[in-house]
Amino acid sequence: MTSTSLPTTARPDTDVGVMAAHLRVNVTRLARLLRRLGDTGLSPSQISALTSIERHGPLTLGALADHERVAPPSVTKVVAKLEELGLVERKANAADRRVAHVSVTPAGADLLADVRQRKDVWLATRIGDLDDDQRHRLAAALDVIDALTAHDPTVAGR
Amino acid sequence: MTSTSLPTTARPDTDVGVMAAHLRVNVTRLARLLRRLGDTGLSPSQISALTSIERHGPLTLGALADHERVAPPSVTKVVAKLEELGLVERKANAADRRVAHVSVTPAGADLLADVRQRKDVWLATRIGDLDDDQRHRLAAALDVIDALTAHDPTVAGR
DNA sequence: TATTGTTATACTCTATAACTATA
DNA sequence: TATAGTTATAGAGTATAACAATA
Repeated sequence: MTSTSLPTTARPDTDVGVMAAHLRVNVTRLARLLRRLGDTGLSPSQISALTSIERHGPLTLGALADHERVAPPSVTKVVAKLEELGLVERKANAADRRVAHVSVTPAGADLLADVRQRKDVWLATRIGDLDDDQRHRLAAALDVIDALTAHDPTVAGR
Repeated sequence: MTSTSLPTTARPDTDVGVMAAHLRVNVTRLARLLRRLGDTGLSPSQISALTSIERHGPLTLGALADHERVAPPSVTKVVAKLEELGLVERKANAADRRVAHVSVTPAGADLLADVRQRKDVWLATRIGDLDDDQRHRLAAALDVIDALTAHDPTVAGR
């Protein structure tokens, strides 16, 4: 199921099989480099939870567990740690006192912004090192990479 | 350090800061989707070790520990597990009997090939869903993404 | 009785320290 | 003595099961 078996286009530079393999390798490598730049001292589950809390606003612990696809006891511990670090805060629900809502503190938002900026600075430098032709071709393709991940039926939630 | 502070190009679609943030978001999301497709039942360290062993040929356990940036006892356990699963095999060094070399078995190579093919099929489908213009713009940019990760001075090893 | 979240406990993964066997 | 790898032990992280508080 590679270039020989896909009867779409004869030219190798638009053969979807060849393009897929090429894109997979490049995207995986670039993502790995970016991930390495994102070190914060937080564990993967902690940084992931913090990101979810920021993106999806105040969340109950149960909702956070669903977002993170993780068991309730795990979020209890992760949130306790993030709270201890001052990155998130809990607010009791007045109407139903079983429920707690967590949201990101300014310190938590700063941490996430710092990580993103570090990655963007690195990427901007790499992009700045490209020649004009390369930079224009990259600019012209950014929305296509958008399109590849948009409306994915296999990943409805999250 | 975003679009307003980088005095490179006035047009937003080639502003390196804007491009960097856009690319970061898209690459991260696409990589996450691909990673989710790569589930094998192996732990992250196991799949990573298997990949390193395949790529860098027969490796001593010490060399594998260096590649994986992991402590020696960890590779002992990871390799023992991969060997038990029939995915790698050990070969004693005849000249120095302290040393063991690990390499990928056909079953291990098959497993890695299957994972890659699963990802490539998914990506090829997404690319096939693009219109001709999008597909050509993506094809024209693939080597640029190559260029972004090539010769990275900050990641000399590995 | 049902639901939200916590505590108790166990398992996996990885680390450091101590050890075995070769050189 | 030095090196390659293993075994012993400990610390994170996450899971299931049992529990407490509230509805």
